[in-house]
Amino acid sequence: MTVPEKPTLDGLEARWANAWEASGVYRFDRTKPRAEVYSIDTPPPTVSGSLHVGHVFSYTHTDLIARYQRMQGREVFYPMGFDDNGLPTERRVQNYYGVRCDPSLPYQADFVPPGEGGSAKEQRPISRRNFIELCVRLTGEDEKAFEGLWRRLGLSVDWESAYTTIEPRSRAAAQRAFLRNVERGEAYQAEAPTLWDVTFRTAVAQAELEDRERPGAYHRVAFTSVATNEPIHIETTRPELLAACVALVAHPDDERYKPLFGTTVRTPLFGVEVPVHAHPLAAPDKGSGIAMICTFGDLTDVVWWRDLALPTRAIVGVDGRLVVSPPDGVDPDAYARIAGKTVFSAQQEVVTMLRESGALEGEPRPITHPVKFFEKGDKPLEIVTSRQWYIRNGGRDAELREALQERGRELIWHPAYMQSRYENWVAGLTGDWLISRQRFFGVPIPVWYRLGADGTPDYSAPIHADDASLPVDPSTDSPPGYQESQRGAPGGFMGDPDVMDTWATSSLTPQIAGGWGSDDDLFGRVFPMDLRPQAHDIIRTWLFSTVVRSHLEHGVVPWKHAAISGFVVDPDRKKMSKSKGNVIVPTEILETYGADAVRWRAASTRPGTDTPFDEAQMKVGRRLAMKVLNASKFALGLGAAPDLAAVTEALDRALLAQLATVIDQATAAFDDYDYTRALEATEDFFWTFCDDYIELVKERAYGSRGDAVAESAKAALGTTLSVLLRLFAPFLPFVTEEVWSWWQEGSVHRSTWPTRDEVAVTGDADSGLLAIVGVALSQVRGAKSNAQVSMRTDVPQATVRGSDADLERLRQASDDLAAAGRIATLIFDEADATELTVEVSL
RNA sequence: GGGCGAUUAGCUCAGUUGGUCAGAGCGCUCGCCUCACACGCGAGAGGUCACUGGUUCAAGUCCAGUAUCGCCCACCA
Repeated sequence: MTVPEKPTLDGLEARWANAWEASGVYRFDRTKPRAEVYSIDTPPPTVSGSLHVGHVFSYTHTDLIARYQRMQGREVFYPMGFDDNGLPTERRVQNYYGVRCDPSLPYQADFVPPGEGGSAKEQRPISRRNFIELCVRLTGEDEKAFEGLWRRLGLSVDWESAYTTIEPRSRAAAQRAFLRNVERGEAYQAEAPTLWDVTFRTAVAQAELEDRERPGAYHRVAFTSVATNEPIHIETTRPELLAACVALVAHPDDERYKPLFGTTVRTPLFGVEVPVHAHPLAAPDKGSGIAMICTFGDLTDVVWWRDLALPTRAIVGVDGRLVVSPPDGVDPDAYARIAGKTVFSAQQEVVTMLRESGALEGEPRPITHPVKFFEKGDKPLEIVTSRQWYIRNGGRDAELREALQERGRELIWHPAYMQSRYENWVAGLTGDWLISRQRFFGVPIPVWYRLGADGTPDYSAPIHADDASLPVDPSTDSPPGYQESQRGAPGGFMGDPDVMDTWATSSLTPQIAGGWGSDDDLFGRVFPMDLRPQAHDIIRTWLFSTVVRSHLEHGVVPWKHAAISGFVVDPDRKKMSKSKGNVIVPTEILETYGADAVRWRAASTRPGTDTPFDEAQMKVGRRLAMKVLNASKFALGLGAAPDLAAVTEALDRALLAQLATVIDQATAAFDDYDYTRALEATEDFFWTFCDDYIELVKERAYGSRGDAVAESAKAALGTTLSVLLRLFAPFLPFVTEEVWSWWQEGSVHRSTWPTRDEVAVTGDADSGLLAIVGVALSQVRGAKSNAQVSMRTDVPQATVRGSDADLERLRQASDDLAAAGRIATLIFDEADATELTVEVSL
């Protein structure tokens, strides 16, 4: 046994992180059968810059469970992934290196990016391959930094199982799953109105939307009845779409407009004759009660357009500008004034034109209204018609929807109420999952299209990649049965130019990490997984999409448990975000307080609950870690050594009886994924152990009253220390490992989780005794505190009063109490008093 | 508008089936260099448990309603 003279927290992280890596203590043993495995579908963090304290907290929560399960004897499959494909990386690469992707350019082997570190003002166009190389380079650097932070934090992941979502096996898994979806009819392509981000020039999915409050204005515009020449006023916030108007619509019961249903009106400025329809979605109390339907101003327009079978008169292009030539029937001279303009400029021009023509009634009334944005975008979404791939998710199919709801019910949610988020989301789906993206750094859609003799592609029968060839890139690989020379040639082929949404890959993390299709032996040992840990904001995206893929591919729910973490919010309870500038970076915090302290703080946050960041709390965690170090050193210095048979004294037996309860509580709490409660139970006991028990028995342990009673104290100290270190091990992996190494073999993290049998002394034990003695001791301390004297001041005499029952119990520890209080004469007053008091003469 | 959650000491939060449940930590005050720890120890002060009704012998604890806050979703002419 080697106990340091002056134990310190400094340097523990580096030392033990290295030792764990060297010994492979967290390495997954893949020979274990499924029943002995506990598998975790770790969230792969998005690699786009840096992590914040919220990440640190939620990943700690997962690690707590992993460590507990490992100590319970389960072989823990705990991989780490990095989500590096997708838009965040592209955007970061564009800014970091000052480039942008232009797929029409050729590859430059010796390309050197114009800038590094985000200083470049202009973005230089480069080929897709060059662009992807830069993406891989930058994410590779970020991933190293992430791994360093995770090691520093003490995550017990098996780094040999690490994966990224852009690496070949991830691409292969994503393409394989996709092709199998296509073959079963679960994925399909369709030409349809699609939410479109004009900055990124890509389609986006329902799950990626968010509303933002934006200023706008109601414009009251006069249409003209074709039959009567009477004006009909509509109100619109998007007058620039007037040329795209295909109908007017009012509620079927709206008396004001009933006479108009079935008639036609003429649009101002552009002179198009459009019908007036009735539809229940039209709200009589909004605007003038009659609305213009454009292709397309918002999602309601899409519903009307579809339900009423209206023609299409699209004018907004993929670049967010109005298309050059007007749709059929639109007055070309009027349209010429807005052709090619941005939506913003077009609106100004149309308002001017309306004013000139007198069709604008009154002035625009400014309002603020919610507008749909791509969550990563900066401009409002437009709706553009395009050909896209979809995966069925129940949004258009009640039966599938119900099946997916049922999968959600099979999951055990922690906390349970989070299930309603899932239920709500699935119930509110309005369409299938759009997975194609018109981007570059992602998993390519693994299909090609035959070109006809005239060079036009045949989308009806895509050529699928062979399973054995995956992953493929249709933009550079040629399809089975074709030569590369036939690319783009009449009678040849073209590759699908799109990549998949990042969630189309992320939704397969259990399959990717588990080796589906590439390592079926492993997959059989880890899937379905035991745990999906994640934050509550991505239930609608990541959790749901993963359930969809698993349901479609395997017919099962992909995990048994879902443990949902809350956020770390700023002190004003605002969500942390880069744009608000309130992000707390974890590196400094870890540096200042140490990983165990930060983990302690994370563990103090109950599952699912948001918590405000409070740096002062970190000190408390650090103090706990220090206390573990010092108390252990002291206990071991007293000669602590586990030996149940030697525990004879009532107070010592009481300690172990109380400890048995703590073990039960901590175990039950962990089994229920409530790590906070497990920590509380352990910590409460630990402080009592330090402040009261050790103080009470140290004189005795020194041998002041003979060997027999000293041995009892040392045995109780040893047993308790061993149990406490293991109860704390998931929370404070560094300090507990350090102390464990002083006097035990092996790693505490592969030791067994304590059981009440370990502390079960034979015969009676009074689990409440320590608390009673603690009250008495506190009275003695109070007297000294009142007198403003040192705690080691000698007390000539003290008199204890209380109920007969309490006194009877206290007598069993009277020598320890007298020793701890430095009381020369301890008198028990036999008068049966109700309250336990100690009268101290100083 | 729908759903979920929250409202207990200055702050952050426990109070699991109604009866020592009015608690903890931080902060604050006062004291103590006690031979493990001054990165410490001890002792204190602090609350009409959001509000209004109701059930009950008994309600932070159950029921109904109100208010405020947060999150998710819907609407968004």
